[in-house]
Amino acid sequence: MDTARELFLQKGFEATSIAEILRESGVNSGSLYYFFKTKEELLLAVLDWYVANLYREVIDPAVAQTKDAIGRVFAVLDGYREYLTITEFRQGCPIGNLALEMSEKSEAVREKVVLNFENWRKAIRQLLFDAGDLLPADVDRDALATFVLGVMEGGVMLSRTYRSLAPFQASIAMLRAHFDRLAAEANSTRNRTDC
Amino acid sequence: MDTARELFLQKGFEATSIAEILRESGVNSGSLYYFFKTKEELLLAVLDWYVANLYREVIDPAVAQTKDAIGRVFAVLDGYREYLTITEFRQGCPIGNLALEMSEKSEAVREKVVLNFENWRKAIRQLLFDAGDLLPADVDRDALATFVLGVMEGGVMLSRTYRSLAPFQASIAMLRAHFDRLAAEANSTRNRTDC
DNA sequence: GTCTATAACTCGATAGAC
DNA sequence: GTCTATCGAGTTATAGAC
Repeated sequence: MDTARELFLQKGFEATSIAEILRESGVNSGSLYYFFKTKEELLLAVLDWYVANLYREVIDPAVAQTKDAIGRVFAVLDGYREYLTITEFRQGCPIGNLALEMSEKSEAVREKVVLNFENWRKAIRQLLFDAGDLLPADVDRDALATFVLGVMEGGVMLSRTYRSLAPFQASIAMLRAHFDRLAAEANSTRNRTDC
Repeated sequence: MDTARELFLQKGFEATSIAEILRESGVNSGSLYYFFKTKEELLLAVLDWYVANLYREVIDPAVAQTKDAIGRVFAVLDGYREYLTITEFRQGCPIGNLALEMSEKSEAVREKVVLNFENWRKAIRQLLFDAGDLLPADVDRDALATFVLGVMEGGVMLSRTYRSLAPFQASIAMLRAHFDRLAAEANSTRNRTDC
């Protein structure tokens, strides 16, 4: 399953053949099909793994970097920047690929992809709630978390296509500019109540 | 080629078989291969079509809707909202799908996808320049255009996966909030120089 | 639980008549 | 330029011995 996860990530689901998974992992056909009845079941197991490991792999390392809640959101995004860089833009978000490839083909896969996105989005939303009055009170944290996820996925898509960090960097810089303005607004409101 | 374009859009490149294109279009194998030496060449022709038809299909209708430059940007995005809705979230941006699916598999396709993104991005960038002092002078129009593209692609990806307009709407609403703040800042700067 | 061999099928692409 | 027939390779999945 680890081999399958890596190959699905590198090449997508359809483009990865069972034969290749068997060859890379040194497993034989009969053994794989003893545990996973179909190739799709193997993918579902991989998607479960991503849900189970989001915090360990993505959120916790970012949270450990800084005590600032907003800073933690950008630390998460910085993790993706780093990942794009070390893979030379060959790999991005493991879920985003599968989202567009598989949503129309398998309802079970689509639902597990939604589960992954919701998992990620809720983690970011929690950080945004943790930010408290560093953000204006009337800002919709839920929608903002969706926005952050969308900006990340869009930026990763563009940088993978361009084979350049520039689009991702530009997107994150604009997102940062937005958060700076939100923070400034929250700050001026706080000062006003201080008077 | 029209049939191929629709099928590639609906199901992706790999998932669309030549046999299906032939069946749907009523064309015979020999005829297709007389014009396109490979399936990939057929895709490249489709991608050329998208470059050639961006303005006619996407930009011009949005420009016709309003004289406000920023409004035109959001009219373009609204076109994608409408498209998501009428296809019941089954189809999004034709290029975004192919970007993630094909970037690793064919350098020629990747380059044509980049061409499509650049085409789109430049159109948006022009609108942002047209906005003149409705945006703060120090805002990087180029990066902002990339941001708009990324937000659109990310929002489309999420809405297709969730089978709901909500993520796209939330993303566009947050983007709108950002533009509103930029416009407010530009406005206060203009007023200051008026004094 | 794991092995090898292969069934059953679909794929992109081609040959050669017309 | 278009037709039909088909090649050869690759696909997922299974059968049946161990």
